[in-house]
Amino acid sequence: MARLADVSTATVSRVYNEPDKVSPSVRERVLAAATTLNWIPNAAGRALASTRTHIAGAIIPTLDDQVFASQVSGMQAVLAERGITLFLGCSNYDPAQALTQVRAMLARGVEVIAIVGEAHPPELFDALRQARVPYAITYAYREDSPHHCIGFDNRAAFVEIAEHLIELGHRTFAAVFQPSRDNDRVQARVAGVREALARHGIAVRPSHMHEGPATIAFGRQSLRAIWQGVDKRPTAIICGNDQLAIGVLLEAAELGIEVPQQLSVTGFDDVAIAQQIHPSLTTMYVDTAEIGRCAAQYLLDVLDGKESLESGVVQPVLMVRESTGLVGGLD
Amino acid sequence: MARLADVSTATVSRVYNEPDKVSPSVRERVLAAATTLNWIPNAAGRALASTRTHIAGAIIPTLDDQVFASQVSGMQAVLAERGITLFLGCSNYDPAQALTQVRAMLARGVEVIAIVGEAHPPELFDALRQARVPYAITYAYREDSPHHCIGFDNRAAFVEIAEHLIELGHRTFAAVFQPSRDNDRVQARVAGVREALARHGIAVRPSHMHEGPATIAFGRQSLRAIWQGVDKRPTAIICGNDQLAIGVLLEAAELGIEVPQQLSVTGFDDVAIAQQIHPSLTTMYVDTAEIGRCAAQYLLDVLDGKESLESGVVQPVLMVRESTGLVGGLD
DNA sequence: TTGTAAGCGTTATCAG
DNA sequence: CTGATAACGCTTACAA
Repeated sequence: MARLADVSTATVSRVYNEPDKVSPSVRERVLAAATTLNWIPNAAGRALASTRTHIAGAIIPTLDDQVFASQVSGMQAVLAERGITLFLGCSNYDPAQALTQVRAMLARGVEVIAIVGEAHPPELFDALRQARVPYAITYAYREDSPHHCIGFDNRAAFVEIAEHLIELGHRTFAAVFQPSRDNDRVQARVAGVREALARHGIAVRPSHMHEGPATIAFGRQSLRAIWQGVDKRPTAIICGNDQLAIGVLLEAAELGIEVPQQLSVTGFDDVAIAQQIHPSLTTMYVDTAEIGRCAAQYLLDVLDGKESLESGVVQPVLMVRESTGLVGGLD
Repeated sequence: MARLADVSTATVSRVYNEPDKVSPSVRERVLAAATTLNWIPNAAGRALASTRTHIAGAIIPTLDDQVFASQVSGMQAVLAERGITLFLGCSNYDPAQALTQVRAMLARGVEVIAIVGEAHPPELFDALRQARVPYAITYAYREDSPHHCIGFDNRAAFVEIAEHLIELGHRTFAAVFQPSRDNDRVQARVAGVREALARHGIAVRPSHMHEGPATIAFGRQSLRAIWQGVDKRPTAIICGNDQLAIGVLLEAAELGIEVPQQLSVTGFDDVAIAQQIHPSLTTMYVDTAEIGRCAAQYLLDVLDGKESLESGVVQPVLMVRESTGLVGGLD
């Protein structure tokens, strides 16, 4: 290749890395030769010689949840502009898999990495530290977290939801959540609900606390169980995400429960259908793509040596819609 | 590292690549040293010396559509088992971006690549051929495609949908589709509808043919336009995906149109809510994760030299539900 | 502005 | 079974 353009390999390298330091004529000659041979610089050689790989990594629980998919999407867009490619790893909510994926990425020389949540084995963070790979925790945010977080305070968000319902006069609550095991975000959400209710002397009865798969079906099944239970029926149900809430809403329609007159329902995420369904769902909107973009930007800044230590809070916003109302249906 | 274990670098290499050819004692010594130093073999050096990167690439239009996210998810799962990491690129439905992403991946030394659809610039396939990188086209399938496809025949799928409606007696149709530009799958779907209807001497009136963003909102807006138009109202609406169909369903409820008595509606993809919504949506289920798994498996087979030339058809299945019925509402 | 030459961290080929 | 040693394709001083 260098031969065809009749230059040294060093010059070829310069054409791609410091084009200004090469005379235009030579530059064109090299570029022309590259086109002719359909030649592309080899990234492995490049990485080895320069100790820069231009690779970033993202570890998410699963792509099957829209919120993580769009976070990756946002990251990818920002990184691609800077010529950085993205390695994707899914942990399937399993800390061991997350660790494996991180190790694989480290071996591959990722320069920076974004990881959803902070509920990971210490070895994971040790490995990151040892490899001196900057990282960001996404989708979670705590003031006192030892890591750089980009996301929001899950606890505070659910405090806000609970308070919204309390203001509407609700005093008997049920809660339907996705699995909390190994999931600091869900744990924080449940804690937020508990905390807000406790301030008013309220607790969720065990029979009104449901935890299971984050599906419409589980939402339906939970409402049915709650409604048919022996305990006093709740006037409000707080769901861990929109899928569950939509399940509750659909089952309520089937059981002839009037929403919000007899029952208020809240979700989380503000998926597309939340505002379209009838009754429309009160939920919290989170700009997950923005979380991805912020994470990417922060990591790029770190690479550039810019210490943009501004914490990355992407504030969720409560979307009050038809599924919540004054207790007793007064409106 | 080799020094700590008091062996040559060659031996270290063997421990990781051909453990059987190393005596157990030495092997353990090396592994112990690696743990102590928290050492991981460097992938760049490895790639350079072995001309194998253990990297695969996936190019999809967007992660914001669940079907592609789950395809990637399926691929990732299969590849991870084999120690192959996945580079992800999104084209945003833009052929130029797809080309850029492919080039970036080639430079990174991906060994195989999966690309959604075949509507790509010839340079893209040229580059792949020149680099001798095996690839698979996903989410599309044509008997006479020059590429190895893994997916399904979009045209045939929509012929099936149209025929289902024709059998129910429908003769006046509307169609609501996502943008067809640069999208061979959508073009094939529309062609399928046209073809099936034409066999019965039926065509979709221009005012009944809507193309726009694949959103619930566009579905709603389309139905409204169709219903308020001057042309004879259709008795059935074929939608390009479930989002659009759900929009149509919700708007029908709002306009007081009875489904399926006055209007039959079909979708495509069978998203979670399709069977839960009321009336439940007649649509086609596609196992997109399976498409991803098949694509990954095929690419692995090619790498292994296995010429598993079996074409990868993942058959969509028609889910007949409440949103379609006999024309005129006889049931 | 351009060329020379020494690595970067592995694997592969030979010897031993 | 293990060790030397030469690549692999690039970057980066340093020299010209």
